[in-house]
Amino acid sequence: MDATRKKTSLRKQKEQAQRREAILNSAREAFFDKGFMAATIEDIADGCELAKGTIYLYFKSKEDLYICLVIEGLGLLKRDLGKIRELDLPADLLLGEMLRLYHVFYEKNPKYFRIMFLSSQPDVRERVKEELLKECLACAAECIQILNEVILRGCEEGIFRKANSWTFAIVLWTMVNGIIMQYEQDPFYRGDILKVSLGEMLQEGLDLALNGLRLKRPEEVSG
Amino acid sequence: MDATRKKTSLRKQKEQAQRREAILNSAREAFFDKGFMAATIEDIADGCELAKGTIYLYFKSKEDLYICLVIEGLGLLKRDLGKIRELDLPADLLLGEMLRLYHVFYEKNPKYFRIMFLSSQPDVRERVKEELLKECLACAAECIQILNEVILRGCEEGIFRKANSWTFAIVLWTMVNGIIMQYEQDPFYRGDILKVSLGEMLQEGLDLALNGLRLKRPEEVSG
Amino acid sequence: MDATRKKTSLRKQKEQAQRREAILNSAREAFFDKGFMAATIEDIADGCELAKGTIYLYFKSKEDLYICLVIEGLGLLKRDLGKIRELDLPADLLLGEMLRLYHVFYEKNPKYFRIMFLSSQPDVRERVKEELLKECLACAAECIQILNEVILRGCEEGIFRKANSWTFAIVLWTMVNGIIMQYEQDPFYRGDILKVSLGEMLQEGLDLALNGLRLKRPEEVSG
Amino acid sequence: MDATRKKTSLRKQKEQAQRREAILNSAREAFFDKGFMAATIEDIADGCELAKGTIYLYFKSKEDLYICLVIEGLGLLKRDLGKIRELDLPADLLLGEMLRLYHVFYEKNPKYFRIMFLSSQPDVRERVKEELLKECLACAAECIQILNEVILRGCEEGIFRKANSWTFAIVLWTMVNGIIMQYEQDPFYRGDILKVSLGEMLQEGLDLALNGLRLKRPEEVSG
DNA sequence: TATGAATGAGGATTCATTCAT
DNA sequence: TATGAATGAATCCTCATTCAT
Repeated sequence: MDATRKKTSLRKQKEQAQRREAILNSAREAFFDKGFMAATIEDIADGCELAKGTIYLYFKSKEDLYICLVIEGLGLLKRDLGKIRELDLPADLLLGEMLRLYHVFYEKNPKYFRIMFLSSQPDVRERVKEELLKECLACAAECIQILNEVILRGCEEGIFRKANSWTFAIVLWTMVNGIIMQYEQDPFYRGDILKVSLGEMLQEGLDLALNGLRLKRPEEVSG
Repeated sequence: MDATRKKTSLRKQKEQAQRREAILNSAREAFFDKGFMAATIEDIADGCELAKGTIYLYFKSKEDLYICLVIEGLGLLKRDLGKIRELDLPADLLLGEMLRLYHVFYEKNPKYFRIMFLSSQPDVRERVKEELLKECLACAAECIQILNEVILRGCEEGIFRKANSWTFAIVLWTMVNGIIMQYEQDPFYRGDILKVSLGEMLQEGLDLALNGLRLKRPEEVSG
Repeated sequence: MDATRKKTSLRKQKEQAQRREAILNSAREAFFDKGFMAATIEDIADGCELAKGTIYLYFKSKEDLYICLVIEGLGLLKRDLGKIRELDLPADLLLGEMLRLYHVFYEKNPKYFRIMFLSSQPDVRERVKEELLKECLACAAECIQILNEVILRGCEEGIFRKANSWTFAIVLWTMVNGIIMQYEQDPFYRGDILKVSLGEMLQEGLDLALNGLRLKRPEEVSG
Repeated sequence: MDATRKKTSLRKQKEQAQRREAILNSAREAFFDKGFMAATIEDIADGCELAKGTIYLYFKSKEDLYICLVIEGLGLLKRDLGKIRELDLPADLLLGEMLRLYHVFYEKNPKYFRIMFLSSQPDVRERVKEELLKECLACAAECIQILNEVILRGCEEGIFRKANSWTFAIVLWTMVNGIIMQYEQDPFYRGDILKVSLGEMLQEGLDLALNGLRLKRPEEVSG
C-alpha cells in the first residue's frame, strides 16, 4: 500500500517536473522570439499546450517565470565553465576550451543564451524586482570570475603577460557575448549581410584574445 | 503678398522642423529610458510638451518614429567614421582613432547609442516592417564596410597581416558594441560588479584588436 | 458481517457529518471575514484542511454552501426566540427578553449574524437562485412573526397600545438588525467614532421600543 | 478670439462635467444593482454608453469611482440635514423634519442611499484603501453630529429628557438606516413578505424616537 | 495645424468548477 | 471517497491610434 502510494507520488512528481520543464521550454521560446514584454502568457500556454491558469500553478508570475529561465541558463553555463577549469591544461588552451564551450553552449541552447541577456533590456528591468536582477548579475559575475582565475593561472604559469586580469576577463566575456548576440539576434545578419559564420567570428575573436594575452605568439615560439 | 506667403511658409517650415526634432529628442529619451515597448506615446508627448495627436502628424506610428531614430543615429556614426577614414594616417592608427571615436560618440550620445541597437530586440522586430529593419541593418553594414576598408588599406601598407578583412571588421564592430552595450545597459554593472571603467575596457579591447592585426607587435618592432 | 457493515457505515456517516460541519465552520469564517465574493473556495478548503474538490462532494456550489449557512443561522435564532415566547411573562418583559436574546446571540455568534444578512448584498443575490433567497427571507419572516405574536399578546393583556402590530414588529426587527449591523460591520465605528458600546445602543433602542409600545411609561405607572 | 476660445473651453468643461456625471450615474446604478465587486467596469461603461477606457479618463480606478459616489452621496445628505438644522422650529419638530428628509432623500436617490452603505461590506473594505474608508466614515459621523446637536438643543429647550445625546443620535441614525436598508435592499421584502410601506415603517420609527425622547407624550400634554 | 478625449483591442492574473487518479 | 492539478472564462487596466473641434 505504502509502495503504491509512493509510486503514485513519484509518478506525479515526475509529471510535474516534466510539465514545469515544458512550461520553461515554451517560455524560453516565447521570450526568445518576442522579448519579455511582447511575449504573452497566452503565447507560453499555447506553446506547451496548457491552459493559461496552469502556468500560474508552476510560476508565481510572468516575471518569476522569466527569472527562473535566466538563472537556470546562467547556472548551466557556469557549471560547464567550472568543469573545464578543472582540466589539466595550460591556461591558454584552457581559455580556448572555454571560449569553444561557449560556442557549443550557444549552438545547443541558442534560446537559453538570448534569454540570459534579455535582462539588460530596460523594459524588463523596469518590471522585474531589482533584487532578482541583482541575483542574475551575480550569476554572470561568477562566470567572469572563472575566466579571471584562468587568466591569473596563466600569468603564474608564465604563459600570459601581466595584465589587469579582471578587466581582461570582462573584455573577453563581453566580446564573446557581443559577437554571439549580434549574430544571433539579427536573422538578417546571418546570411544577407555578414556572410560570415558564427564559428569564424568566434575563432577570430578567440585568436585576438589569445594573441593579446600570450607573451609570445605561437608562430614565434615554434619558429 | 507672395513674399509674405513665402516668408510665412518658411517660418512654418522651420517651426515644423523644430517640432519634429523635439519629438525625436523626447522619443530618444523615452525609448532609452524604458525600452521600445514600455515607452508610451504619452511619455514621448509629455517629454516634448506636445499633444499625443501631434506626434502622429509627424510620424506615422510608434514604430516609424523609432526607426527614424535608429537611422539618424547610425547616420551620424557613419558620417563621423567617414571623416576619420579621410585622415592621412597609417591604418593601425586610423583604426585606433576610429575605436576612440566610437567611445567619444557614446560618451556624447549615450542615448543615441542605445537606441541604435534596440532594433535587435525581438519585440521591436515583431512590430517594425522588415523593410525598415533591413534599412537599419544596411546602415550598420556601411559602418562595418568603413572598418573593412581601413583594414584592407593596412594590409596593402604592410602593417596588418593578411586575414579575412571582412570577418575581422565584423569582430571589431561587435566587440566594441558588445563592450559598450553591456557596460551601458546595466547600471548595476558599472559600480557594483565590474569596478572597471568603460574607457579601460575599450582600451583593452583596442589593444587586443591591434595586437591581433599587426604583423609585429609594437615592442617587437621597437626591440 | 451485516453488523460490521452497519458499524462501518455508521462511523462513516458520523465522519461525513463532522466533515460537513467543518466545512460550514470554515465557510462561515471566510464569508464573515471577506464577504461572499471575496472569500474563495480555496480559503474555505484551507480553513478546514480539506481539498477544494472535497467541498464539492458536500455542497453543490459556493452559493449552495452559503445559503446553507444562512438558513442554519436563522434557524438557530428562530429556535431561541421560540423558546422565549413560551415563557410565562408579560409581553413587555417578553419583548425585552427577546431583544436581549438577540444581543446574546450576536455576542455568541457574531459570525453567524453577519452571514445571515449577507444575503441582502446584491452580488450574492445575483448569484443565488431566487428560490433559495426566498427560503431565507421566509425564515426571517418567521422570526418577525414571533415578535408580532408577542406584541399582539401585549395588546390583549392591555399593556401595549393598539397599533399595527406587524409594522411594529418589522420596525423592531430592522432597528435591532440595523444597530447591530452598523456596529458590527465597521471596525472603525467601534472605537474611533462611535465611542458607544453595542450594549448601550441596544438598550437605548429597547427603551425606545418599549416606551413607544406601552400605554403608560414605567415612571408614570409607579408614580 | 479670446471669447471664442473661452466659449469653446466652457462648452468642453460642461461636456466633461456631464460625462463625469453620466459615469457616476451609471456606476451608481451598477454598484447598486450588483454590489461593488460584482459590478464590472464594463457594466458601468455600457450603462453610460462609453468605452471602458473612457472611464479611466475620469476616475483612477474602480475603487476611486466608488469612493467618489459615497462621498458625494453623504455630502448631499449632510447638506440637506444642515439646511434643516437652521430652521426655526422646536427640536422635536426639527428631528421629525430631519427623519422625513431622510425618507425624501431616499425616495429621490434610492441608489445613492445604497451606495453610501456599501462600504460596510467586507469585500469592499478589503479592496479600498483604509484612508478613503475613514473619510467616508467621517462623513457619516458629521451627519450623526447634526442629529446630536438637535437633540442637545431639545434638552436645553426642555422638550427632551436628559439622555446621552450622542448615543441617542447614533441609535436614530442606525435605526433609520436599518429600516431603509432592509426595506430597500430586498425587493422580495417589499411586496411579498412585509406588506408594509416604507413610509409607514419610517413613521413608526419616528414615533418611537420622539416618544422616547420627549419629556411628555403629546396626548398627555393635551390631556 | 494642434489638440486631447474617446476608443477598444489586448494582456496579466484570479478562481469556481471539473475530473482523472 | 478524497484529492488537487488543470481549466478557461471573466476582470481590471493600459495604450496606440483616431477624429471632432
